[in-house]
Amino acid sequence: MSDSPAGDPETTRGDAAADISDEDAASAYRPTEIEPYWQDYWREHRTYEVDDDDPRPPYYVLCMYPYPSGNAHMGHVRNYTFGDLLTRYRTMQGDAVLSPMGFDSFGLPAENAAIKTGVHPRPYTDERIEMLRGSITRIGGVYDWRREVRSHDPEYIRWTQWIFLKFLEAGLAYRKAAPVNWCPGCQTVLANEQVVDGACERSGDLVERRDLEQWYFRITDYAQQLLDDLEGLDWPDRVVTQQRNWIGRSEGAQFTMAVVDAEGAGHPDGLEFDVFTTRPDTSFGMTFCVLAPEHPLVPLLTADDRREAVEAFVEQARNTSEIDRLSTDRPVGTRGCATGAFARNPFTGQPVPVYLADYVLATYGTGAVMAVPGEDQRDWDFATAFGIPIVETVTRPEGWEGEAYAADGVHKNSGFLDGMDVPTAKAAAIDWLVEEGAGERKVNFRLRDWLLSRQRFWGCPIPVVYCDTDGIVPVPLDQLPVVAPDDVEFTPTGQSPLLSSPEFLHTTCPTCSGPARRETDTMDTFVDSSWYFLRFCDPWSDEAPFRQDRIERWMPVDQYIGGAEHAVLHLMYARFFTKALADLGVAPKELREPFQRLFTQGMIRLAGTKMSKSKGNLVAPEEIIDTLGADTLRLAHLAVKPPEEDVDWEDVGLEGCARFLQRVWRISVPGGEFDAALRDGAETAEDTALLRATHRLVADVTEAFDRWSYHVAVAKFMAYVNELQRSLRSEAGGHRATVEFATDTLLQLLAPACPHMTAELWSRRHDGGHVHEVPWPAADPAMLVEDSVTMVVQVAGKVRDRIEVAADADEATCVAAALASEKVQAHLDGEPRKVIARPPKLVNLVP
RNA sequence: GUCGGAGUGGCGGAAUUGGCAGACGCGCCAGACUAAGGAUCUGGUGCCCGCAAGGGCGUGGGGGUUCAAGUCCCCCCUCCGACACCA
Repeated sequence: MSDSPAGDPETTRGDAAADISDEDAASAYRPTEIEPYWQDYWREHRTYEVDDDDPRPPYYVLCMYPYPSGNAHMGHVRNYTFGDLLTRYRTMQGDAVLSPMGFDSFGLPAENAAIKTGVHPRPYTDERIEMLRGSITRIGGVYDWRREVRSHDPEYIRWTQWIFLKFLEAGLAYRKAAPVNWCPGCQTVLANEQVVDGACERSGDLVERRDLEQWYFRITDYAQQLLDDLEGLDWPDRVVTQQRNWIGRSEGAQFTMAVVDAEGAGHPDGLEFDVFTTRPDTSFGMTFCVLAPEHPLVPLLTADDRREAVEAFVEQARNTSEIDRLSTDRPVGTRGCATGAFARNPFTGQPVPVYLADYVLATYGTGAVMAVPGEDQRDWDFATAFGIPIVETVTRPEGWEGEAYAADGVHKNSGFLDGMDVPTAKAAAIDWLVEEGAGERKVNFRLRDWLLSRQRFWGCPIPVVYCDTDGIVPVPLDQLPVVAPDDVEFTPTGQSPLLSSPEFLHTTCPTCSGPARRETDTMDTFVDSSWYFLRFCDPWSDEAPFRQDRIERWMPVDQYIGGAEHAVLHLMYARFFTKALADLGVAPKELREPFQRLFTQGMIRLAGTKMSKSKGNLVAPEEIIDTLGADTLRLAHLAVKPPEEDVDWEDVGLEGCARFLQRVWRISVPGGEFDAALRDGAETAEDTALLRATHRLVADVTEAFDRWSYHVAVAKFMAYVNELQRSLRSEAGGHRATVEFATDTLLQLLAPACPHMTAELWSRRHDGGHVHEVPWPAADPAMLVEDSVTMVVQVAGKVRDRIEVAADADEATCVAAALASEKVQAHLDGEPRKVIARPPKLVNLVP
């Protein structure tokens, strides 16, 4: 290893190394000198590139590809440390590990920068990709860079557009006019998933409602599958629950209500509307019903003497912001309005008044509900405010003092349902509706179709044209990709900047060759990230987005790693894409889920708040890498906390980890402080103990890595090194073969976590060998069994003594040893009344 | 409000099945080396009483099961997260 830079005394020293200047220069640990060497080595030797015909078992590790924001921040470091550890660990275990990296390179930050500076987003983005790639490399992350994917690459755009056209052809992409969420800050529409508490998930601006025609993906076709297939996933409960809530399945009945007058006579125009309910069993208690203010029937059924009030109310609802409409604090009396119309309850045949209320959502169910104040608290409040009668249909338990009663009970005042419990009555009510032809069993989902168009420039163009003759015409596949031009006006106008490029806008219709206009909206960037993990399997494919056999080889992703903030965004969309692509025959039919195991790591906080560029409270990873080195930084991230938990930067113990690595270095570097004292010959008991401890470490670390208890693994390492050091210093220790085995094993186990220093040390110890190419060690089970153990002796459950006994000691021996103890006898007044023995670990004597 | 998750020294946390609570690290204290120490090394460090030996208490609070509870059961408190007019 003559070309290792750490052996070169001419190289400038890092700050951290300055203090060990009294030691031999060649034997000092100088992370800043060895790390770049090994990073170059892994790249040049293609150590972590993996081919599709690799005979080893495939294993796909993936960290969510990052938005290229420039140099890596601590969140990236944490994320990629876990991913990189897994890549190296599984490789040492003999797998062909696919570990690709790419960049989610479309999006608003680059476009906002363009608005500010006038620089086109493309060079801005490319520059930041290079910065981030450099950072990731300096962390020590290793990837198969041949497979790199960038959302804004024309080749990638081509296939994103190709998939969109497939979806369009299959009816999974469609255009419709609907009320949509508009973010005034981002100057674009948003998907439902991107609105949190009435505000834009990105910018925090309150969203406005606009009626616009937009592009949608029919994700609701997959609602049931998206719900059902959550079962088989090895994902955090939190994320699964969030998806389940978001999909929001509810079972019930839908039935038709005829509009009538107060006497029950039908409406001259035969008006009727449907209502959805999860409690059809309570229908006999319906004393009114409620339409959403946006319900199309409102102007038609409103009585003349109520028209003015209704119009005013509808106007008020329109002008109330989403956030206010969702607020539960507003008095119920101001939230509704009588229409003067009536509708017939099919169960009783009686007319009930029709109201409007702003809490009934036009977008859920049928936009109309039946109201049963006796069994629904909201309806109770509304009825009380508007003086509407309340009928109880479920018998309350003894001593019940609440208002609306939502739990199980025996039905009353409910005609043919009387005497039934709630589940029975539900089924009976639905059966009756079906028999009468008045309604049906119905399942509703909260999930809405995915609004994908964005009025922005820096995204994937939607590949369709509008022709006066032929309408919406897809761009032919051989004309893809449709790439955004350079001559655009970025200043936000509320319309896509692409409109400002006449060259882009005006085109000819692929069908009739007449003049046509291009779609100027781009796709949500979540479209790009919904299939990138598939492209990684076959980034070279040029006849399809990917070839099926490559997908079959690598997919699904064995371990996906990223932030939990994508629970209902990326992680839902990617599942939808995978299922849709499989059903369209683009991906293998059997591929139902993209990510088998998901790990969501915690956030990094500083002084209690999230670290972010906008808060200006970043701790730059680069500064730490430039002083203490990447291995120390990685180890500190692993050690600080369980990986899934949020981390306060203050708790990250860099010093302890730096000290630990220095210690490992001194123990294992050839010519280090203990070398001279090593002896050959027979093993002592001390040596055997070290050998046992080493096997124990192999078992413990392997298990900790497998359960992602990295902080525990680091603790085991530290405890072991303390033990090793103690053994080396002791008179009886220092047997050469044992120590060499111990040290080599330590370096192997540490290699996934601290790749640079272990590579350097291994290379020096083994004549240029490579620790990451050595198979992962296995513990000898025989060495894990101790021949003597410390037995705990309790008196009345309190520990009174500890006695060494043989590991195979029987009950009689253990009890005899326990009774022989003076300390035990001092607490024992005569013979014990009861003896519980768990040989050889414990004896409990009860006086 | 509903549903999850959690609560262990000064701090982060460990304890896989009910069986030695506090591994390991940080911090702190003492010592060694030293011209010096914000380097390195060694030892100590849950709380209370005690010179010590030793003893008592101790995993958010209260009750219970058990020879034995951080771990299991019931009630309560606090914190975090998700959902929150979805009919």
